[in-house]
Formats: sequence, C-alpha cells, structure tokens
Amino acid sequence: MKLFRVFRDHLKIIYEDYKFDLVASVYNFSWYFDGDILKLVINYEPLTIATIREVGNDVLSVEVYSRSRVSKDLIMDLINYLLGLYEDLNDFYQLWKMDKLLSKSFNFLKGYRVRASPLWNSLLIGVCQQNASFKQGWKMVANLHTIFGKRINLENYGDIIIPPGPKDIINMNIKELESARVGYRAKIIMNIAEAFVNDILSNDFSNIHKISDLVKLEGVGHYTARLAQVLTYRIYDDPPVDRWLKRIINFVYDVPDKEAEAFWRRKWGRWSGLASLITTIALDAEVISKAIKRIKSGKIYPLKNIMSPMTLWRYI
DNA sequence: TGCCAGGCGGGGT
DNA sequence: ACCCCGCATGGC
Repeated sequence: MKLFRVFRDHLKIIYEDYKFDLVASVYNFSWYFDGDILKLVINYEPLTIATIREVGNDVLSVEVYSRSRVSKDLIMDLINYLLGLYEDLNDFYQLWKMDKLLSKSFNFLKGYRVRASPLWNSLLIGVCQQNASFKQGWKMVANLHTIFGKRINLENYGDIIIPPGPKDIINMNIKELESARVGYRAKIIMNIAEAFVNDILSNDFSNIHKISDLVKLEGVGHYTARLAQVLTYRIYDDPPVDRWLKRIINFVYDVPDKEAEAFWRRKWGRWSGLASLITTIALDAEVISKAIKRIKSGKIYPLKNIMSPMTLWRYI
C-alpha cells in the first residue's frame, strides 16, 4: 500500500527541557525511527501517518500522509498529544534530581516524554513483557509487527510497518499467532483483540479505561494495566511494580518486597508510574542480576553499546 | 543444559 | 489474605 502526503506543518516545542530525540528513540523500532525522522501512526481508519523531525530552534517539521482527506487541526492536536509536547515535568524533576536511584540518570534522560501509543499497542507491549526478559518481550512485539503487520510505503521515506489490529488477530487461529513466539500469551492477545472488536475496549485516547476495568480482562493484571495507563494516557498514579522493580527497590532503599509498592508511591507521588518506566531506561532494562551489578558499580544511566530501551531501534 | 525471567490466574491453606 | 504452582519461549 502506498500513501501520499496531504499536508505539511510545524509544531513549536514549548517546554525548553523537551528532547525530541529521546521521545522519538526510546522504546522504538527501526521502522519508526532511524536516528533522525520519527514515523508516527496517527490513525488506523483512515490510515494516517506522520513523519516528524526536529529542524532547529525548538521547531518540529511535520508531514502527514493519508489515504483520504483529514482535518489538519485534529491531526496536529493528536500529534501534540502523542509526543507529550504539552506535558510539564518540572515538579517531577525536583524529585528526580534528589533520588538515590535515579539522580545519576537525570542529565541523560531529562526531557524525555512517553511517546503515547494506542491502548491496543500498549496492552500488546505489556502482555509480551509478562514473565519474560526485556529482550524476549520486545522481540515478541517486533515479531507481531513483522510477521502480521502491513508494510506501508511513504512517498519519500520508504516503508513502515503498521502492527496487526484486533480485527486482524481475531481472524487468525492460536497456532498462527504462536508463530510470533509469544507462547501462552497468544490466548491473552486473542482475548484482548476480541474485547476491542466487541467494543469493550477503545483506542480512543479520550476514552480512558480505568485499571479496575482493564484487570477484568483475562491475562491482564495490575502490572499490564498500569503499564498501559502510562504508555497510553500518561497517567502515572499507579506504578507498574514487577518482580524486577521490587528487587531494585529492596536493594537500593532496603525496603522489603511487600512494602516496595507503597514505598514507591510515597516517594514519587503522582509521578510513580513515570518513575517506574524511567528506571527501566536508566538501567537499560538489564535482567535483574545485571541491573543490581550496575547499581553497585554506580552505572545508573543508559549505556550506548548494548541493546536497551534507548537503542532498541538500532537493533530491531 | 537446565534454570528462570518486568505476570497471571487458579487452587491450596 | 496469603502462598505456590504451571505456563511457552528463549537467553545465558
């Protein structure tokens, strides 16, 4: 499929700390970021894609590609949301700079905003992370894209991949889904896809699904639901706290596993979900034994030469 | 080469 | 309210 450009525009970066490079590169694939240009899926129906790059003076150049005529104002508002250009993190920075675990990463990661993804994408990411390492989980997500996704040609910028949607998934059988090496998660993914098709879930960013509703889905627990809230809505009130983060909290702050979540909430307040995500970036999502070693050696900031949340796009 | 990893639900106490 | 187990798969 080929898409043609429907308009160009610019976006102004308002918050001076904002770092487009971080927003575009962190937890991303090569088919969405090449070190310069970010390709963002804006809408699936009608299919609409934007290419975005920084052109200096805190200005982002935006080109939008679509199959049909689109509302420029609506699209630009959506891009503003997806990139988190509106988000003021100054209160969070005051906590971040002072924190025993994360202060060393502040100068590396200041300016990062979560690149918002639709609920469906966020749930896929969460499910693929369940009981698996960072590397394995992201390979599963990449497999879903490359095996079942659609390749789209952008006039001047080559191909991108759009992930399979819920409708694509429900038309497959479980065995087919398992070929993406997602193991027993195939059933969970199918179940979530059905919820979207049955309008129990919506990808509309203004339709905010509560955690208490998300955990009603088979295979979605608090970790996955909270991660989805962080990745989709930038709601950070309920932190994803998994075994990995519990052990880090235990090691750094000498807090028992059972109290780790309450401690994290007290420490970060309304920013606790963002702090969870930033911890994974700061420690390059290393498996727990290596992460603890990194903390012991003081290397609590991203390294450039390993596959990590920051460098994923160079590897996959 | 066997563990076992950014979960989860079910079945035990 | 807890504890414990199985679960697909791949990395180490």
